Amino acid sequence: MLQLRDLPTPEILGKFAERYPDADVTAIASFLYLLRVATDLSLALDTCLSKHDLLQGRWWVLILLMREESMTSTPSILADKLGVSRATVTGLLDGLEQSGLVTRVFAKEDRRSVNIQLTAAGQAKLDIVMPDYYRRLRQCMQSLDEEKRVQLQQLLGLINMGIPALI
Amino acid sequence: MLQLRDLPTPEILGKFAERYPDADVTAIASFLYLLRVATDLSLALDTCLSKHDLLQGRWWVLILLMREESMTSTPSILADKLGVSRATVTGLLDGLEQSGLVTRVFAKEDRRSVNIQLTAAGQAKLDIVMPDYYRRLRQCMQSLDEEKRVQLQQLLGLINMGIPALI
DNA sequence: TTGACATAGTTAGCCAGCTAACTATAATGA
DNA sequence: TCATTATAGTTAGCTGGCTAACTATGTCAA
Repeated sequence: MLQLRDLPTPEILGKFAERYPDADVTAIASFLYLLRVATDLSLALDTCLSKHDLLQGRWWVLILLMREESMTSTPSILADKLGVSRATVTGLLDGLEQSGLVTRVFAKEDRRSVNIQLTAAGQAKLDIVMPDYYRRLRQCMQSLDEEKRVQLQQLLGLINMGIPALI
Repeated sequence: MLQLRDLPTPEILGKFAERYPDADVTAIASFLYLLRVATDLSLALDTCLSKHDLLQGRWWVLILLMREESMTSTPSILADKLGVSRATVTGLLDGLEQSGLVTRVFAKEDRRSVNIQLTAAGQAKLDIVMPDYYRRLRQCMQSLDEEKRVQLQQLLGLINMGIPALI
């Protein structure tokens, strides 16, 4: 994400805008602040999860499994939903299986495939982690009322639509 | 950042809220969407920079040097401003020096220290990259007028203040 | 003034992503 | 039907972060 701690001051932005006339200083400031806050949120989430011996990747796997009626999925589907490579999922599952939170069950219908199942221990882990996470997140966001949350989502939607222009 | 592509639907959030009463569904949705959009922005930035053979870390080093009147800084100061370890800065500088974009100049006043200087080639690189970056960013953010940008910054400020509660 | 501590930078080795290449199995169409 | 192609999962090796340990130099107080 955005590691940069030292965001540009208005003076610095002005100096750069002088040399580079295309600079849109309020666009730059908003963009950088968005990345900054999101990065800090993600780091805070890491800290929260680390108290439960979890990292984001593995935690999301558990959540994706819990979303399923059958508590089951496959590595490829998980990779798609997680937005990581299948190779990465193999590693995540190795760790989770070692901790006893999921099991690999070889599929009968397609012998190439493996079903990944959330174990009772995995569910128990989520039953401890999720209330803690939800409680903290509620507190974190409590200064935004419903109206502000809707506003935020709308603004993010506008930015999201602009992303193709950045690529 | 947030790799997860498959954000929870309202139904899924509802299901989880049933099992975990602490869940605040609009808080969760706003939080995840913020991370999602920021991650996509960061990836788009990577793509933009990669067209100029740059990665975020090295690019920020060049910018931090250009911010200085003297076009010069030190590895420790860069590490602080970048928000990475000094060890990481060593690696970034190795790459930049190899490409001829910065030079290491051993300091006379403190023989432990090294001055990192932006070279003419480094400045020339920025003079190509920055206009492209600024042009794209302006386009990306063009659907937000000044009022919306101020609104966004205020909302982000509120969330930012809540982050300690998440840790 | 010199011994203890602090600071600057680098090196070594770890970790979680990645891509590319591989094995095994399934699906397809000539 | 069987050669080709596609798919599922894993492995190997790369990358850019990290921490911890190291060298060299500077600072400070007894």
